[in-house]
Amino acid sequence: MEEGLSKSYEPKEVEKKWLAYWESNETFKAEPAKSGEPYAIVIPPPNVTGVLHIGHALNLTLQDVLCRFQRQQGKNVLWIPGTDHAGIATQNVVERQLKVEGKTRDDLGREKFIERVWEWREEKGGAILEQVRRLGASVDWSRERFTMDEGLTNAVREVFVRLYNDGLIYKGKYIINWCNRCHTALADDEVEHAPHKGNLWNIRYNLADSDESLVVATSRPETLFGDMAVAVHPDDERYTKFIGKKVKLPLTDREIPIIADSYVDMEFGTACLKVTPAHDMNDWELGKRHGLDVLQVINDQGLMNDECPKDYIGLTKEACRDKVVADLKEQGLLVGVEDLEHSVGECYRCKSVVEPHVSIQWFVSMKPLAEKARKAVPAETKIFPVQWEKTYYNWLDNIRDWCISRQIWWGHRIPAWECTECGELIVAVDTPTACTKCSCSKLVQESDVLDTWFSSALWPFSTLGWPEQTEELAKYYPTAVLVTGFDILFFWVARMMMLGLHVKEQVPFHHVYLHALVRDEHGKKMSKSTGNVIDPIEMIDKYGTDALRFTLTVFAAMGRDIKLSEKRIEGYRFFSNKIWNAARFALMNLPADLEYTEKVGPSTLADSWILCRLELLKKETKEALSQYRFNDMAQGLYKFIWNEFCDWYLELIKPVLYGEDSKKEQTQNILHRVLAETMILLHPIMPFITQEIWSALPSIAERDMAKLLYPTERLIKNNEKVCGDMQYFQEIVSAVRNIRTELGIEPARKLTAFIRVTNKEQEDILQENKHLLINLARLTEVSIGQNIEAIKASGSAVVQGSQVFVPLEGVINFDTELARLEKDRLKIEKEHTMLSKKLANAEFVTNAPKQVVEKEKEKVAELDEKLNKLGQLQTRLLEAMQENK
RNA sequence: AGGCGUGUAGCUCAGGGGGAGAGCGUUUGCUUGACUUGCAAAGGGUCGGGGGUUCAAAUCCCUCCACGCCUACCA
Repeated sequence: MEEGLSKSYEPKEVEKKWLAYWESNETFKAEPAKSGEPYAIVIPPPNVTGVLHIGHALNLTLQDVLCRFQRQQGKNVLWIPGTDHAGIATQNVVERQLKVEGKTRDDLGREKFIERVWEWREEKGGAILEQVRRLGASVDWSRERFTMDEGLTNAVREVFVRLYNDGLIYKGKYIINWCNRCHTALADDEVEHAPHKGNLWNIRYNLADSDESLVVATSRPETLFGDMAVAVHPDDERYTKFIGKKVKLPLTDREIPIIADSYVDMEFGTACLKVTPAHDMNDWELGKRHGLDVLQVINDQGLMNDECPKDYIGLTKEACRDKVVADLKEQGLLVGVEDLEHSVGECYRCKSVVEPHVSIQWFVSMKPLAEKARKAVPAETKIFPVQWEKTYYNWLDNIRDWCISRQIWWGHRIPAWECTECGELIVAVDTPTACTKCSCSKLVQESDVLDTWFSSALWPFSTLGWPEQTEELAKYYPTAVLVTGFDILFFWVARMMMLGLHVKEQVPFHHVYLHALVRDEHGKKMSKSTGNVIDPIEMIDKYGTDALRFTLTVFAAMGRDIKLSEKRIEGYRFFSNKIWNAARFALMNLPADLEYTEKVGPSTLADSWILCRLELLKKETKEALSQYRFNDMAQGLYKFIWNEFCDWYLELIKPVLYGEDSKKEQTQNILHRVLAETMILLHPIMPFITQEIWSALPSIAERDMAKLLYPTERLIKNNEKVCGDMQYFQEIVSAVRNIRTELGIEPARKLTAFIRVTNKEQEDILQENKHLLINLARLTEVSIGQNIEAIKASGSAVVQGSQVFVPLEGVINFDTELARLEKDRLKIEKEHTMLSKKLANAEFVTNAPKQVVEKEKEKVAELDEKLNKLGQLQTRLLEAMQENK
């Protein structure tokens, strides 16, 4: 660093260096035995198969901002990293690999296949963690977990057995969503609905004992063979006479009853509904209500089974549909066909059409668990932003039992065994050796595995060592906050709440922060197929991690999606560079042997002012983060650094730093303080650049920024006066700059200014900072006083009552200047009229709070004065024009 | 169909009962001893339409229009 910082910020080497530093020093290793209020976050475990996408980047950045900030607050922070085994997704990856070798999983057999998945996971799985690392996530790598590691597997078994013994897990025949391709059951929320174009066929069902008939409308004629009834609405007068009679099922000899149920929509189709309990969710419910049998006609491969007439057996459901339609037509039973656009369930993994399917599955009874989870919000767990509470309640209130078994191989195998001798079902944590009932050893384990979300639901306590009573568990559970996308509020968050409350009898986290989805710049969801993904690693390579992190943070406003484009990230790279150069400037002007001390106070208005602003920034940053207002935090820092520290403060102190004034040492001290503390405030969002700058600062005791505490708050004397004075000064500078550019005065031209101030205070401010005014407004000389004579041929302005004159004898364009003043005057006049009207309104004066009325009065007086003075300036200008003619 | 949400400058958005804001973009000017990834200045908005509450509405309420998401889905 001795040779100074490079001219522009080069993130690559800096990031590499500090990542290595933090890792080798184990900076982020949590120590449960140490003091400090616990603050724990568990990472939403990304899939082992995954690559980091921009949504992860947002998710991780926000968590990291919180963790780094909370360490600064003196909390004992633990952030646990890990990955999810992602049942179907991972199995698919390995199956695809096998396919290349011309094999299927059945060729290998279950055991070998699972070995193969583990091999894959050791080799290639978890590459995402390396990407998490590059994002700068301050996780405790020594505590990395995987949802299938030994400890978590124990936890899964333990919870399963407990729930079973509590009567909350049962095995049952049920209609579930079945994916023919993945060969597994899917939970309701693993099914995505998409609009499909189809047909609505009207089919005539003849009555068994008369010549009358009913016309039934269906979009799935192939399920006809499974029909167990025809339903009509009880109030539908067209059909009441048929209720209780029977119809002959077309293409078969079977007779089925006509039943009445108010589920039937009298407006839709023919208002006659064929009821197929085995192949439709609603029909299943309907069938249960009316005691209908369940007849499956499609098997789990999507083929027609032997319950169908023999011509149809073995056909695919699609081929069967065609044949049924053709045969009905031939028999004259097809009344009509209409186009129908309806939504059809698709597998969220492979997008194939989901088939409702009856089978034996394992379920968790949700009602008792949901009740507790509902009550805990918001009393014990608060959701941010609060509007998601409603969605959460709504889901819990309408919850259905959770189908947790999956017919795949990769996952936690259900800890249940059946005795082939006596049929006894044994559910146990440890693999049983003998039947508990008949003592034989012929036990066969349940072949299904658990839904991936089952293990995820235990994540907050299983990662802390449960069921062992670890000190981590004692210290960090319940965790502080869960940060995740709202899209998995049901999949994951609600289930963690339920299981946490049931198993640990405590909520898993005190806060839930649901962040937005990252979309592309047009608001579209990013997806590989659309080709609009922004790859975070590519962005890191191009612009640096800090720029990416800052962008994500500044856009993370509550309750709105983020529309992101590369241009924005590039824009915040400019911010990195600005910070870098500000620091570079500071370091060039701070002696390497500077003895920094807290005791040095401000010596100039600029010093006092920047300290005031810094105090405000500290307060606002803390306040923003306590409410998860990440964007406010980031924006506050941006404005302070760019618009206050760089644009004004650094410019204001240049003369002091370049000179040999007695104030120089004081100012250097203040500069050091402001820069150092600003870096600490920014560090949670931009850890790398701040750390690099920090380590270059003179007189620094602790090199590792991540170990620093938040700067203490200081009381600044007269802070309102200081800010007011500074604002006055800034407005004067701006007024002169404005005159120069608006009148098109060439930059080389030397200008002087005369300022007629209204009082001693204004005079003092300007006198004390006269040389700064000359510098910033690019003047050669300025005269300040309460009795300054007006100068006619000049550009002029009114600032808080002070009149500014910039003499422009010979170069002034009177018309331009006159127009400029007029524009200003009109604006003020408009405001003045509005305010006067308001004050003339008696109701306003009596009803509005006193302070408001007072404020308005003051304002109108100010405007009055300004109007007056602007008028004077115009008059003088007109006089000068006359004289010049 | 129900629920939630959004509509503010050309774009992306913040704000939210009493003076319309930011960033980017645009225009103009600038080798001002950190930064052209920069500096200075400017232009730009009946805060979606209508109605109501209020002394006062971009902000609260109602309604309409447009858009988005979620949940449930009609055979």
